[in-house]
Amino acid sequence: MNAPMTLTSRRAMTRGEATRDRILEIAEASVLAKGFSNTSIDEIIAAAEITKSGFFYHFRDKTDLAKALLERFIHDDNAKLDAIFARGRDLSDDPLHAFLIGLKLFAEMMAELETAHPGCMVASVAYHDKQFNNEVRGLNAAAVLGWRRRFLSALEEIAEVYPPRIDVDLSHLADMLSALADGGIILSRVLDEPRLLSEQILLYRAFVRTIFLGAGD
Amino acid sequence: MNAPMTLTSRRAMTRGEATRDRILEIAEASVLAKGFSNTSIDEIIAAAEITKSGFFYHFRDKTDLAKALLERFIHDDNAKLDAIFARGRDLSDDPLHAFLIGLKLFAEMMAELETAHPGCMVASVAYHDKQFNNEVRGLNAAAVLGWRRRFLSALEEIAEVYPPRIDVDLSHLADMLSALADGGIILSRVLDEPRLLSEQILLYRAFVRTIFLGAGD
DNA sequence: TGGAAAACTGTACCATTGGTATGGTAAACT
DNA sequence: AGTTTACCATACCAATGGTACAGTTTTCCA
Repeated sequence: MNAPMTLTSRRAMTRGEATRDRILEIAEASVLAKGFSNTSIDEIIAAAEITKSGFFYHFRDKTDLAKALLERFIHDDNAKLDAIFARGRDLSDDPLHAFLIGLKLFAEMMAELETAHPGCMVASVAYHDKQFNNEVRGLNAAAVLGWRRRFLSALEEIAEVYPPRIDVDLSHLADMLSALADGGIILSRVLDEPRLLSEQILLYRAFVRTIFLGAGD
Repeated sequence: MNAPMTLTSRRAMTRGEATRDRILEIAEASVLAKGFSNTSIDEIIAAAEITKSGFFYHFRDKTDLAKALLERFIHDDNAKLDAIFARGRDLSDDPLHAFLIGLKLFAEMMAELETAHPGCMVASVAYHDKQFNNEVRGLNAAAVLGWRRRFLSALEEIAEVYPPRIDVDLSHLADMLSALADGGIILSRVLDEPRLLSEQILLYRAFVRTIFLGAGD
């Protein structure tokens, strides 16, 4: 596949890469604050101190920018989730408790972001839908399927050790976390209650706990 | 307050009301299919067979249209939820079982809409955010608070009869259904899995059941 | 039945936005 | 030194949201 390209890569950024990165940074902030269609190219190029020609040198069109933003977001998101659940496994050898710790860390992370936490880019794109080409929608779907796979494998590992006390489909249970995260962000925004999201994650945690440990303990 | 205005109101529609309604119907279909910013006024007036002046006679601007769409959606949504949970109470005197029946009917309704079910208008608006004025955002928040109140009162009624087996905050549990509905719609859309939403509702149902009945039964 | 209010039409115009075209130039690599 | 990379400058275009304003038809009501 591709050569590994980490954030700590030795090679310095070329001028072009630096500019492209600056555009993405500016665009991301604006998209998360105001939404994609409310972020104009003129605004971006003014902030990045380049011309329109410069912008279109880096991106074919606005959809291409959306694609790049989404790729960036998914990459960062995966890195964060990796770190969180790896930390969980660090702190406990038991798959259930490792997952429960991961969920708690996840909830804490969401709480820390407080107001104006980055609305989930995936949801933002999902609601524009037809505006974006299949490539972008495919990326989006791949990201969601990645979450499903990630959470499902954790849940399956748990189920081997702790036979579920109630009959639930584990892949639905995996999707539930994604759904709660996206839905929780929406409710947080609409109600201006930043803590709502982490409360929902913790409620999910209680559900998982009950499924594998029962209501008693 | 206002005089009661039901769908079965005797008074015939005036010409103006009929036109306004036609505009809203056309706009709603387009917004649910393509998103708000992707629905042009030109497109709407062509379908409604009126002129631009005609459109702006009924709506101050596009945001005013969004507000009207949201009001309409919230009204219809409340009517549907009322019907579903009333039916649940019809079929069982027990508050828990009435709620569980309501949830099942809710899931069935969501499943019937199959592909291209109406994406939640509230979420659609939430992701445009800054684009809309405070009035619209207030409406949005009121709708969500309405759901919370509705589900919370049902849950409290249940908790009086069935002491919860696990310690959960009931208002968080009420919000969970809203979050799952919105999040489920997003996942359904992104993955093109129309059944996902109703599966999530049923999973929520299993959670509620476990909280009040325990894992045993 | 006539006059006022409601519900439009028609035309013209404007700013913003996404996007294209084209030709030129400075910086970086080789 | 020459090529490629990374832009700038200018001009232009169509779609879209919106305004202005004068005129016309429909409807209602006294």
